[in-house]
Amino acid sequence: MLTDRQLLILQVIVDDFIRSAQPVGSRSLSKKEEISFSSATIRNEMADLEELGYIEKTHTSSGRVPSEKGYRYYVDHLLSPQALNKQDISIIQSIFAERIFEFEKIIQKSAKILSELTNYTSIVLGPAASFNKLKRIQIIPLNKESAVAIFVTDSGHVENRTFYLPPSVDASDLEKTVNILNERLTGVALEDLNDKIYKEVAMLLRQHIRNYDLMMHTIADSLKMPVNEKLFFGGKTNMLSQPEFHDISKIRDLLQMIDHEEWIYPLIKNDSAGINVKIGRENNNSAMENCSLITATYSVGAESLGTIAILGPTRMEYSRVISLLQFLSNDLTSVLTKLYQKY
Amino acid sequence: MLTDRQLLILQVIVDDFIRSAQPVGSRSLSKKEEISFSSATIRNEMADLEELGYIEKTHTSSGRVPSEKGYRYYVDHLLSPQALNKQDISIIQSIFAERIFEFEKIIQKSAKILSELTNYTSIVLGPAASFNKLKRIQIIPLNKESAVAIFVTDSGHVENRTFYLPPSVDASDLEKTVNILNERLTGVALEDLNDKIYKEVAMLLRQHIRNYDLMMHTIADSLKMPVNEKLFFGGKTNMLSQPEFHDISKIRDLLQMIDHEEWIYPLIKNDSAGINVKIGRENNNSAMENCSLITATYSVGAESLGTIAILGPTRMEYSRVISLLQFLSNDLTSVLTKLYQKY
DNA sequence: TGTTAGCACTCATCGAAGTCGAGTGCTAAT
DNA sequence: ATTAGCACTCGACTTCGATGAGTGCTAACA
Repeated sequence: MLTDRQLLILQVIVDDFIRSAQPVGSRSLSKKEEISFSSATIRNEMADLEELGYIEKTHTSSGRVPSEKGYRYYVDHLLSPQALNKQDISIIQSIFAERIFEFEKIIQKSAKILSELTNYTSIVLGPAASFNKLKRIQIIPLNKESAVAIFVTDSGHVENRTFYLPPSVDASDLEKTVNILNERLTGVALEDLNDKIYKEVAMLLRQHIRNYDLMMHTIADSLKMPVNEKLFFGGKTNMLSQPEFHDISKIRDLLQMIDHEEWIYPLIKNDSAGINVKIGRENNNSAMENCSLITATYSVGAESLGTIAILGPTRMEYSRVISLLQFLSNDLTSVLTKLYQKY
Repeated sequence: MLTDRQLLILQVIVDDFIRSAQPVGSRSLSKKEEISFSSATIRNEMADLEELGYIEKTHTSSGRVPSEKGYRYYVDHLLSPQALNKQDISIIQSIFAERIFEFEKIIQKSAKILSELTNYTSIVLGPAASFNKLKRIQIIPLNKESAVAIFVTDSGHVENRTFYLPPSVDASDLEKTVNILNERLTGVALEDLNDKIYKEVAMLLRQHIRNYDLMMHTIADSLKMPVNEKLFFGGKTNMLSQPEFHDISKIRDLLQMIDHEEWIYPLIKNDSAGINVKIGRENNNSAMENCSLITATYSVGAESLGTIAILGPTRMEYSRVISLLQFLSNDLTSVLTKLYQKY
């Protein structure tokens, strides 16, 4: 495999390029403290590294730039885990300074602060509400034709759906229905509601309500709409300041992708727990060619709840970003766990 | 004032520049059908128009470009009201094709379609919920320390607030409170709730509930957070395709502004009813220097409810955009009026 | 045998100089 | 009042050479 000296050179090249965004030449490398051999030697080593695919030239006589493979190796083996400085830590902790009612607020603030600390774009996937347990259902008729159903979970999350009332249903039917639903469904996870309604509640409704099936379908239907995890962004325009995005068409592709939430989900979801780094084309997305995405999950107990992510150029400060995400996701997890534990 | 010939020339210049984004020269003008005099004559007239401030040169020997004053005059006096084509009309009407429960859906779809039809950025200010009437309040305790208050309006809009319970309050207190609130506040506009609570409900609560004041403040406080009208956007990245925004720094300013909702409100609010056109610096915003903003209000009956707007370059297809907004706002108004009339 | 100095070569970047063409303003003739 | 004609301007584009940071290769060296 690679010799120690090659590793050293690779590391310094990546570090330098991350800092300067300029191709790194042998002469400037040889002047670095860490490096004690001549530029000619470095040139030889660099030729080898290039042949192995870790670095590239932008043109025949240019300095070297890390390739995706180079970044990959750097992230996997050469990253010097960098301690966060105290200021960063206190800024992150300020997220939790206020008394907290709603995750959304925390999540939103997290996204904002992450993007400000890094100058990259942050993406935060809000906590999945789907396994929250139902606390209470209310149905409030608006007029003869429609009513709004309100679902409150044990975590204080509120979902509501407006639906048309079947013509035959009257107020007392509604009341009975609500009672039955509350009796049977309290404590059930949102994602299981639909199932449970058909399996357990249908029978009961049949006994008490005329036209129970219409009613039931209506309610069950209104629950089918996914309780989608919300996405929050911070620093959407930060990428505009990155030198690799001087090209308008690249910017456009990227911003277009950011503005389509449905395209973001597949990027940041279904990663394994913990920190994940996807570099350039590893994201399987043409708009992300020059971008890396670092994700971290946060959780309650063992259950992974959501994701925080940083989107930056491949030339990203991996070490710092990873530390930040690590730290924030830990904090999120512990705060949320404390919060959930109450219920 | 301006002679007919000058008006003609101004109009053709603006039309041509809107189409081509290129400065318009005397020679190319003289070749137009509408124009029957020579390029030299046009040059003389253009010199006059320039002196009067309606057109500008980009450099000494360039063609002419409309100034803000020129656009203003064009919009105020020269605009040929353009009939919408049938396709546009049917696309707009597709917004209302589905059965409608929630304004938000309509509004969102409106924003999307407006931006697609125009290739500019659309901004839609959702209907103000503040004058909706309260239909029902529910308070649902989550645990010993906190509860969530739910406010349902006659239009089916649901607001919820989580709050800490004063320690001395128990379940029966809550129930009584809710009853009193519902009795007294049903039918009151959201914006009047806070007032009404202190003026009318306080007394009643005092009679029935221990520590009524703590409870009351808590609830009233939770209502103080503004029931903010939501903003919806369409085509945020469309401006990236406009040739006047080849400059990254301009783009950044603009996109940054679009991403700060709080900066958008002052731009599109407190305009008089109907169509409003703000050109360039009329928007009082440095990021909008090369942009125009066209807004239209939609309403229920006489009450103006919200705003739809198109943000484009000053070189915008004023005629078409105005027609589109006019048409859509009319449709929105009539659909919403029908909807509201029910209650 | 690994390291290094030296050298020829490559290529992006920059500025100067030149050409082209679309445009203008002005003047004089119609 | 209109227009043809002409000198002039200036941005856009091209060419050219100089500069300098970088490379690869070779030969000398420890």
